[in-house]
Amino acid sequence: MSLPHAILTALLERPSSGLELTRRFDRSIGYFWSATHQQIYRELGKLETDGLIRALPAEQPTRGQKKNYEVLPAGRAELARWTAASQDPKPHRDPLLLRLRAAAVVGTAGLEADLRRHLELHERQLAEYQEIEQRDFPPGRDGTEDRLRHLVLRAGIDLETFWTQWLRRALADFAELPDGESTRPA
Amino acid sequence: MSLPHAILTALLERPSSGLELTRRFDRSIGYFWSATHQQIYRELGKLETDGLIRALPAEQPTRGQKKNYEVLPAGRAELARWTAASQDPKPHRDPLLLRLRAAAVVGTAGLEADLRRHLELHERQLAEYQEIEQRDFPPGRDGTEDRLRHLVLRAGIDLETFWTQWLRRALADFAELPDGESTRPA
DNA sequence: ACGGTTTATGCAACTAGTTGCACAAGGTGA
DNA sequence: TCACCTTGTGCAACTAGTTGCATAAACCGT
Repeated sequence: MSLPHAILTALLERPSSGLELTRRFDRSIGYFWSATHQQIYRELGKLETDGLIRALPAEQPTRGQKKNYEVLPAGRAELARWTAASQDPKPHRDPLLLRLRAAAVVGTAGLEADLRRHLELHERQLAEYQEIEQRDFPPGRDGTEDRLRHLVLRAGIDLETFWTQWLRRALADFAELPDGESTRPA
Repeated sequence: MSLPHAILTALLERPSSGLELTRRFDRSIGYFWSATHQQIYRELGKLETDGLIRALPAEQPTRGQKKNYEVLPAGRAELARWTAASQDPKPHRDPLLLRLRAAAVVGTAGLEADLRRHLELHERQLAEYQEIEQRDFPPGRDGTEDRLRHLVLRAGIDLETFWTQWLRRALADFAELPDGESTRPA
């Protein structure tokens, strides 16, 4: 149940409208907590009725009904509570690893191309993170907030590094396999 | 939509009853695709009505109604199709990274203890994987199935290695932070 | 001034996964 | 032998997230 807290965090960083939030979830926040605009609008509604956020009065009252939300004290308190509360790590679910395991019994046909595609996607993501690191975290700055945000970015970088390396190893292994068809033909 | 395929894979490796499957999902398969017994029973029912698996006739007809399932040709075909089909990687969702980002605005109070706990959990998991590697994948063996399964295990090992290292770095960073309370008091 | 695109907000239905409980059979100890 | 525990199976309700559509205003070219 993290979506409301992701939204509270985003709104504390900067009050935003639903659409702005959606955009921010496509970038920075979405790197470790993705959400669609429908989820966001629904959750904004809930958070508002729960009294954790409120819509800022618009400057132009009627023109395009964009609403900017800000976090209320109760919302900040709830976020602090949630952040400090102990949480168990959820078990992973990775379809790609599952497919590899399935390939061990039904054959590897077709899988290699997709591994290659995933490798490309992860390489692109890694490059993007590294750009952000160079742009936003030049050596020297070390406020507490920067430190924490940099730490989160490092997790992203290291994870993508893991995936690119693992996928390269997998592809190298595939190349040595006796044959791309089926290990146990039906 | 991977649960049915996880079950098909497991049943191809060895025909099992619902409870046996549940146990296997707690160990090897569950390392990258977890499922509860309720999910498994429900899915077994679906797979049977869809004609992808069937219950093996029991030796003792009435005694305790345990049912062993095996995969039918249609099931194997479906699994092969799914394994070969291209799939986009799903966006991650990681509450721990989210909490770190939240901590950048509401303060790090309470988080450190949970980071330590997570570190311990990941260390334990890593040790477990390494044991399995030593036990099941001694140097030398290299059938196709072994190679693929070893690859999957390596992913688990490398991921846990990443987490332990990252968490250690995070804790080291926390130790240097000006103060554990709040970076921006409300 | 009209038709098409973009921006912004939102509902409803669906899918996947989780939680909580129910029930029956068989074994175990007092 | 009866209360209790464990094993095995399963339903129902709930929560979280996704997909597909609906609506309306603003902007933009012709």
